[in-house]
Amino acid sequence: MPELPEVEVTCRQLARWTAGRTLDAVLVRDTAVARGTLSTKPSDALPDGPARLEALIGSTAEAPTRYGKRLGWSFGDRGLLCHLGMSGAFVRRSDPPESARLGLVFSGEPRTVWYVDGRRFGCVVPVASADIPALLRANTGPDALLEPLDGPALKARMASKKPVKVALMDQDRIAGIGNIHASEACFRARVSPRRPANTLADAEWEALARAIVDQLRFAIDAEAASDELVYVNNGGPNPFSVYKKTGEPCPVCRTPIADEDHAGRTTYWCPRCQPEPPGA
DNA sequence: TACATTGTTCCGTC
DNA sequence: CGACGGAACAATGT
Repeated sequence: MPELPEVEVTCRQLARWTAGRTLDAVLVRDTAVARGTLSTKPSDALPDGPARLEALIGSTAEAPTRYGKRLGWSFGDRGLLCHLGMSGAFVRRSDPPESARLGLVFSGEPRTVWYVDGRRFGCVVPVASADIPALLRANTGPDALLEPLDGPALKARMASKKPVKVALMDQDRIAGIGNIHASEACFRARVSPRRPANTLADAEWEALARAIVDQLRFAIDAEAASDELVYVNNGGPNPFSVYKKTGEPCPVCRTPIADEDHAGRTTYWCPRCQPEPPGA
């Protein structure tokens, strides 16, 4: 699923593919791709969405920017906010791929970048370019990589009785971490994802602060290596330590990985490397 | 068929 | 009132 690393790699690819090129045409294949806000609901489609997208034609693409899981992309004085939802991606193709929602046709070759999104939770939001920096940051915590927190700051941000893994996914507390990297960061820090956040020791917050940055950088490096972004569920090998590894041996101690539902999401962890504190 | 997936929203409880 | 858990919801491939 697209979390911070996947959005970061998407930004870099779009910059490499399109920065400095002129937008010649816009192919709206799903009229609900443009929404009034970063909404998961196609029913929030802008009635004049296609016209708002066509207004970008003739302008030059800039390199996109990212904050948390959000992407901002300027074309002159207008631009787009974008959230990839759970299945959104940008690909370069001459012909429209399956689930293509939007095609951006540039001058020169290759001409077309497609936004594809099978689930349609993702969208683009037409905005003024000048508003993009503020909109990217609206109603979210600090970006997990651009504004990394040290142990005490993370502890303060995460003050909650919620399981620490659930709090890590709360975009209001820290922006960019989703289900996959929350489990993986807890594993790296050797902290049980089940622990109420307000029971972690200061040393554990330090470890978790480092683990978050390490995990996100690891994922970016791994995914930036491939020319086209491939998510974990798309048939390739699973590159993670615990995510979707239920019953498989822990890469450190060979104990079978456990899973459990937390706030409607599946959490994965190693019961031996990430033990519960005595008496918990 | 039922489920998994992200992020928002709402509702009941304490 | 605020924190929190749970559930619903958007859509669709498996």
